[in-house]
Amino acid sequence: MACRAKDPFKDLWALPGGFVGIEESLEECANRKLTEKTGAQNVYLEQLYSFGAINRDPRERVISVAYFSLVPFEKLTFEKQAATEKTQWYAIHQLPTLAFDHRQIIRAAHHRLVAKLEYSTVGLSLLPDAFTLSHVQDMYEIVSGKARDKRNFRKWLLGLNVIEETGGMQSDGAHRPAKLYRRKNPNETSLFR
Amino acid sequence: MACRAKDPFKDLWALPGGFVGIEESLEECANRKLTEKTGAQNVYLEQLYSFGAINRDPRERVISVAYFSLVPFEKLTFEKQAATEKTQWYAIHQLPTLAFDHRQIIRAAHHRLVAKLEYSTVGLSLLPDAFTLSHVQDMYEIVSGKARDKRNFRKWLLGLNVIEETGGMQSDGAHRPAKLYRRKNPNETSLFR
DNA sequence: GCAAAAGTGTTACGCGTACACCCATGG
DNA sequence: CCATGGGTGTACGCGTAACACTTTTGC
Repeated sequence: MACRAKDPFKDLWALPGGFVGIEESLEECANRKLTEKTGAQNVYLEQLYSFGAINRDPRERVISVAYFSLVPFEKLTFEKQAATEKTQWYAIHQLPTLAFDHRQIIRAAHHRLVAKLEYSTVGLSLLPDAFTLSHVQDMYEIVSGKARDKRNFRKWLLGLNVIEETGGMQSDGAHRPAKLYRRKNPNETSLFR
Repeated sequence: MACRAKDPFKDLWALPGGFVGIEESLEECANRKLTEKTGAQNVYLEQLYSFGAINRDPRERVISVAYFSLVPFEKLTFEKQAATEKTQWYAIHQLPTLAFDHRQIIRAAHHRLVAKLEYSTVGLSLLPDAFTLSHVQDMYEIVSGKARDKRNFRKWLLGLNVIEETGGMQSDGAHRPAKLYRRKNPNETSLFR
């Protein structure tokens, strides 16, 4: 989220965005904007939807082709911009009042992501290079808002044959260390079904 | 398909389309264009994808927000335009060479529709007000290119609870007449799962 | 009577779901 | 030793998939 410095919607938070250059594709533009704002590169990026209601920008007619990205937390370097532009992250269920129709856009993205968790493994793009099975389950539960059975979740996830053990372990705190896993093909979109 | 009278892609077939008016939403524009070309009204319409490659139109930069519609054959009155504009229908697997990136657009629409048949009942929008169970199965098999078991298909379809018998029968040819059905809520998008 | 499509049930298998206890570690 | 999260197997039920014969009609 970036805080708007000017009207309309001054001081409200808005999704990062911008105008498509004449010599870049929609996807290139989305990638460029993403990198400018967050530093993230080579991450999952998907076109979400195009929003074209007549008065969605009170100043003039604007049609927005929305994209969403799945970025591991580690790849974010948003501290850079913190000084110049006010940029901040919000949890999906603690959104402030947003500018334009950006709340609707976020709802659509969230909805899409929840659906995709069920039939694809793109969700793994949200995790770092090495992760524990509990990390994966936590991510699924947080995104979908739905608790899952640990044994069933692991059986399902391992059965997909898309992750493998790194051999490493992660110790954090007063409990048994967890095996670390990695994606077998980090660059595959890996749909299944 | 409309045949292009001018370059670029003169004499090739192209999807109907046009520019969004300043005072209409994307969906209104798609609906307007659809009605102009086919006469269809009040039909299922869904945004497909936005295509924005840099050189997809060799003349100038054009970004297209593609929509697709599901129209029962009976609602088409494309004879009207046949005189003025050359308009024609093609089967999905017998497409001629197309202008621009329109083949890619059709592939995307077909792919989306095949997927939707699995988890929604929008496909029924392609059928007339009254139809037989065999009509439904034929439509599913034609769209998805996949044969289905008659008993399983009927069990599944009737179990969805979205169609009901009209009471009428259809006799056509030297065989047992078939019961006619209709959608219970023709205007519901009726997702399930 | 014969060709052509309509209509109709049962069985088997696989997958998803429910469920509880021991293990390894840090403090 | 205790608190904390990691790790593991089985049984049941439901839904999907496989499968073949009778019925009604027009000619």
